[in-house]
Amino acid sequence: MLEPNVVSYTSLMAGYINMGQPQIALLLFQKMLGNLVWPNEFTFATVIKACSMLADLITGKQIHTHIETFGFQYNLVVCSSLVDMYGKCNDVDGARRVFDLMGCRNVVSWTSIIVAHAQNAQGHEALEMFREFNYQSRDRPNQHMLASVINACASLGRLVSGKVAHGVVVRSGCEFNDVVASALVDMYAKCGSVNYSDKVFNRISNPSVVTYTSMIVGAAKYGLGRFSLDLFNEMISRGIKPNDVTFVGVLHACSHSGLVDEGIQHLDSMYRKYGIIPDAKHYTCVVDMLGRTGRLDEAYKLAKSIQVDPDGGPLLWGTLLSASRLHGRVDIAVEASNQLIESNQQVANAYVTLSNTYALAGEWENVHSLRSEMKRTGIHKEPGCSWVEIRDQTYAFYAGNALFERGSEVLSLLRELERKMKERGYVGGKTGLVFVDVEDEAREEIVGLHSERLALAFGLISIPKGITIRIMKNLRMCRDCHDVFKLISDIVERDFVVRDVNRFHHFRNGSCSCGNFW
DNA sequence: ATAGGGTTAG
Repeated sequence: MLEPNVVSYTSLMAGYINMGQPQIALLLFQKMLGNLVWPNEFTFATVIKACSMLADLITGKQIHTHIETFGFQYNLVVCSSLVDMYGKCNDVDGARRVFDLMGCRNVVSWTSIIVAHAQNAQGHEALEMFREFNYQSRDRPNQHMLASVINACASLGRLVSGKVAHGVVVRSGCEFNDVVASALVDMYAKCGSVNYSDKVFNRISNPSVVTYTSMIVGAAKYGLGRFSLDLFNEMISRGIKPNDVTFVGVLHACSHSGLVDEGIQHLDSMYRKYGIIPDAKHYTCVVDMLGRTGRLDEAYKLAKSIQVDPDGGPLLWGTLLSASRLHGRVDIAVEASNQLIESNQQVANAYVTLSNTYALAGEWENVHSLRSEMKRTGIHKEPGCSWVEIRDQTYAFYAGNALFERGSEVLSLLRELERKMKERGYVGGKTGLVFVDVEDEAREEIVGLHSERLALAFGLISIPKGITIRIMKNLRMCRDCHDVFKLISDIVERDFVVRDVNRFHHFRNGSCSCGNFW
């Protein structure tokens, strides 16, 4: 074209973006301005998307300035793209500033701000924005928004909110959407209910590689390594190509179920069979796999040989460090913590874990000198904690602290569990957190027992099935809601669902007002 | 010619 106009330039830029080359789109934008062709709202939405793909905040801000000089700062699509760009560049405040100034918002702009919060470790704010959307907007949430909301629930470990979102998914008719299903599978696994993950997964007739990967990772977290590997084989036999994340899941599964030889075989087959070149994250899984079973020298040798970027290094050395602690290998623990301290990342973790390794080896002088050095230099580690969510209450647990409500009951329960697990072949402590010589069935029983008994201790599963039915008969639901209720009941257990439906459904004058789920 | 969603190792 002798004189390409704004449409030709923008089309070409969009083409490069679709082909995954946002950098070239930005060069074209420069060239366009040089040729005195003036951009419009289509152009700006396109170049801002290029910036979000590159997570290039500096260029993004420059173009934001252009947008204001050209007067497009009130355009809905341009603003939505800006909100997304700031979010992808980890500038949540920037995203929020643009969003708050928007005069008009739609589902896309709300989704963008929810994602901006959810992907930057602000799950509570993400859920708050979803609540605000339902309150302010006349629009219904769609599959994009719900997938993001479920993602926020997953990152917070909020099972009840996740189930409510699941209810909205069913009502909105997007429960068989592949992205939504993947988010649900992941959410249930992260919220402690992998059996629900499985139920959701089994309802999807053509799961994608991501859906399979979510389920593989979910099963792996629960020590169901054999199940993860079966899923992987099933996926391959259905002709679905695995990706790099799938192999992280498979290696993770092998690592956490003590399947070292199979793990190594999978690593070898990655490139040979599927053309995926293993990178630092895969080798880190293998370091973990070797380290967990006590093959520390091999793990160390492998760790030293891996080329890592600044993000991967801390994860790699942190992995080796915790394996060293597990097996009391002071020599390697020192090396690994030095690597962490030098990279100036996870320094507090390095100090504490090294100190614990010394303690395990009985080298108390080293323990004390490390601890006093931490005090002197002001290095403080935030203690980790676990929590369960029951109705509207969150109960948090810290190591060594049984001073919470009904703490002594939970402690004696855990002691009994530990005894039973040992009876069945669980080996704790120095030999690593791997189930040894336990049949899959027995393992499932142990895991099942664990969550169920813990829940019982807090009265979580206190509603007998019979009462559930009585409650159902007393409810008056419209046909639509009743159908939805039955659908959800198929997926998750009844006694949980009744409570959720009750809580978020308002029944007035004996009729069902189903407009407000949240 | 334009904006939004899911899986990732310690």
